[in-house]
Amino acid sequence: MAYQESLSALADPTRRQIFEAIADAPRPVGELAQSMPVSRPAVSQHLKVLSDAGLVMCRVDGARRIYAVRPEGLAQLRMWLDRHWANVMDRFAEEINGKEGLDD
Amino acid sequence: MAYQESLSALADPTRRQIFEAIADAPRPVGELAQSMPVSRPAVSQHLKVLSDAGLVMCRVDGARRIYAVRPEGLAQLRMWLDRHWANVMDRFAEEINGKEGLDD
DNA sequence: GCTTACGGTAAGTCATGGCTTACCAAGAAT
DNA sequence: ATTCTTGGTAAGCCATGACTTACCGTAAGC
Repeated sequence: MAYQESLSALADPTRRQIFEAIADAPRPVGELAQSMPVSRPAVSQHLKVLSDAGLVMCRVDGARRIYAVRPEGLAQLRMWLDRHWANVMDRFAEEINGKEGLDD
Repeated sequence: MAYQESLSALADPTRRQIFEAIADAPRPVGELAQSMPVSRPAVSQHLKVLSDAGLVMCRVDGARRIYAVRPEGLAQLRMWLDRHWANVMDRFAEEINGKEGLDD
């Protein structure tokens, strides 16, 4: 739900791989596990973490669960990034402009 | 250097706190450590991780080292995010539009 | 009904990494 | 030159978490 959990969730390489596969196209768990170097339960556990972070959601299709990226989750991350991006660019501009003290 | 290291680096709460403080304004190590619930060596170690990820850089000022965010590092992350953002929005649009197969 | 595919959960193992204290190098100050 | 500040590094401890196998529901197929 918060960008913090999203960052933690995306920190793990396997989980990032899963996320990117899902972002490319929604997929069922089994298909994900096949294209991954870890077991299916591991994939399930990763999906739970991604889900708790609000980054993915799943649609039930019979016995299958099709996982897809949740746009709002990504949006949270984007907002966080853009917020700091703005800050950093301000500092950067100050450096270039000689950074005269306008604190007085 | 890659977005992957950036994500791993920003996953840790303390490290994220350090990063955000630096994004707000460049700071020396000591000042960061004071405003943080961990020891100064811990801060140094976190700064090394952030630095290796290309997210921060430091300017030497006498005995001080002033750390600042490296815009290019943030840019890498932004590009990664935007790339997947585009994908996800495409999928989302397909869902809404009824997802007729235009694969033919 | 029974069996097979699909997938989430439990329990246990083991590596990663975040933290601490102790130590050391380099610059500033007197 | 000695002392104090600043901060990076080393060694060691311990919690977190990623992975495995085993198990259990549930839906589909025969």
